[in-house]
Amino acid sequence: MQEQYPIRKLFPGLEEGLYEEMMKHGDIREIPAGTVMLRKGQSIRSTMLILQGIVKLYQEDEEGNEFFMYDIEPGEACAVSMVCTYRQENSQVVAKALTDVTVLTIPLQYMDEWLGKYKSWHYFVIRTWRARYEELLNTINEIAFKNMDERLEFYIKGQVKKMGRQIKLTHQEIATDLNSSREVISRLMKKMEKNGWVIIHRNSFEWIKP
Amino acid sequence: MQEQYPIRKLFPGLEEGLYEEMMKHGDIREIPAGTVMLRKGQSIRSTMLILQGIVKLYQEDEEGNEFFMYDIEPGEACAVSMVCTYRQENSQVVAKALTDVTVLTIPLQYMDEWLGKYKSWHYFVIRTWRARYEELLNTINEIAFKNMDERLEFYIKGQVKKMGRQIKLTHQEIATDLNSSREVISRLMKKMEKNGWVIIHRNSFEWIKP
DNA sequence: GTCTATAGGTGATACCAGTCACACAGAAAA
DNA sequence: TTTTCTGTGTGACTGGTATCACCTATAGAC
Repeated sequence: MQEQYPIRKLFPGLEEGLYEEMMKHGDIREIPAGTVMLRKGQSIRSTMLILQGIVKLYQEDEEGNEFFMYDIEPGEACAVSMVCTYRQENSQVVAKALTDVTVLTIPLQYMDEWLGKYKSWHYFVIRTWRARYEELLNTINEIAFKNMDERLEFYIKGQVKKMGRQIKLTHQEIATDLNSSREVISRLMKKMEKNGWVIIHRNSFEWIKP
Repeated sequence: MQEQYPIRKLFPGLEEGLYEEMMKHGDIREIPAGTVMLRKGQSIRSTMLILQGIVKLYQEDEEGNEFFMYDIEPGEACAVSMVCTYRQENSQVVAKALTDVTVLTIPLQYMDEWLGKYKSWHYFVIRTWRARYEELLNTINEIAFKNMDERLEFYIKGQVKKMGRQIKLTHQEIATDLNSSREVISRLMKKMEKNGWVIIHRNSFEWIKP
């Protein structure tokens, strides 16, 4: 691996030997925006660390409805791809490249070998699982206890945090992520605009509310 | 620790030295039914492995509404209690002893030490996180895509799997777990009874449908 | 500038689920 | 037995959100 990505900054706190192994054995892959990186039920033979771009994880049901779970960003890893025991998956998780994405792919054998050699790797793996678990916990909180308007606000705030206040999403895209319908999102957005929380443009909007 | 619990059978596949350390350093605790074992926001200083009984995990929102996540059974561990990095928790998770429970408590220092010494311990920890992650995934699937009748059926089937076909739960308790209301559950149960899926008694019911 | 495709707006309606009110039933206590 | 308590059954109503129908606005192509 060429030293072109700042993996020490992206994944801080790992052991020096581990960085070297990552660079030696890791495989850099460029993935164009829109690619489905992980299909539901697919068995995984490697671990992916994100170097660049954003990967979106969502669930899909039998009828093709989607439900947004969370995004993975540079410096994070795909928990779902960190398999340690083989199991026939029936989890309906799909990972899709939201932008052009660069990943560092770690073959399963090293993933395993490093567990014995590098304590920091171990912590990294657990930290990843834990972080994802907590994201799901939050998600459950939202859909179990909150109404659509609160969920929409939560969703937009999440986007703002990652993409800035200028969000390029259509109402239809948001509706898909929240497993709602365009009309509902349109109405709620309009209401938010009336409250001065947001300015709506075509294809995008700007979040004002702090 | 006295050799009175079959930890080798409950937690199979671990290293012999690890079993010995678990018995040496682990602390057995008996917890009466109904005890709240883990309150939301509580910081955790030990890991709990379940030896006996059932622990229920649920979320709680600001207004005191509950939402059932999953049960932990003998041979499993409480993922939430497996902290490795200290972080101020705001996860609203509550763990409650559903029956009288016996746990093996592992002080955090060993939890950490064993990671370096025993590969099987490492796998156990990751397996635990992964399993819980998947339970949450299923839960999201249910609430995101399904109606109350389907969710109720899913819930009951989960109970049947753990407790057998004779379920001792009131409609109110089910409603609380699903964050619904008693009347709704009563109506749906009645419909299921008409379909011959279930026989309703007072305080309990019997699940017929396979 | 006009056309066309796509995004967004809005009323009408339907439906599921939550809430209120109250009746009833069975078990336990008096 | 009678009372009381708790669990269940059910009609009426309400509110949130999904769906349908159709309209308007805007960007980009022609």
